[in-house]
Amino acid sequence: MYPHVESALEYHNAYTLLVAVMLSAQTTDAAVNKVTPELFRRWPNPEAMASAQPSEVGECIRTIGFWRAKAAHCTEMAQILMADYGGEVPQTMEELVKLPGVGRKTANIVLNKMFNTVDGIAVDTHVYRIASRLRLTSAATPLAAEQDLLSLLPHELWKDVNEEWIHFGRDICTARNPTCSACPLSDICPSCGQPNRWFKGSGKKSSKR
DNA sequence: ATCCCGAGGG
DNA sequence: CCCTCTGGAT
Repeated sequence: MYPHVESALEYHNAYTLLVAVMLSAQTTDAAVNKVTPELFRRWPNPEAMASAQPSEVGECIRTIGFWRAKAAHCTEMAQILMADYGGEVPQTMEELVKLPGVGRKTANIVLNKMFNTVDGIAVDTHVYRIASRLRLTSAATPLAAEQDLLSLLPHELWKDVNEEWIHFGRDICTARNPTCSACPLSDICPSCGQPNRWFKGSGKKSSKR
């Protein structure tokens, strides 16, 4: 039937959230949650992780995708946190995206959940797909799609877009064979045979301004 | 076979 | 813009 297992990422603080989200790239939360208890037990903070061997970290997370690169990200990130931020997680987009393995999506999640800063939208594969199908964007990159969504959606919705659209994307608007028959937006969705009501005429451009 | 709550590098 | 990194689930 349906994988209605609400497996959210498990974390205890800003650091473990940052690591958990970084590990979750192209990997399910359930898979990440399977390795993080042991990972955080052995290296609970940046100080411990900064002196860990990437090979040891790699063994610990070997069941998740991209484990080799992510293990290197873990240790390098911790070394930067120790060297530049006193072992704390920085609280700005500019600083976060400089950390290895951390892009805008990860940074937006951390800023939003830990630091209550909402000046972006975390655009992952689900958000990107849904925005594209609804023709809210025709952007070719997540960054450009984020700009379109920021200009289209009121600020009070930004913080909920990622979580809510992900559920929608996982349950209904799936990557393949979306369940349009069960979709509450099917009567307004351009990808379900409905006219594009946001950008009339040219159905192919909208990301410019 | 194809996708998963991406990021880095070319 | 493209490709690669990666294993598990479906």
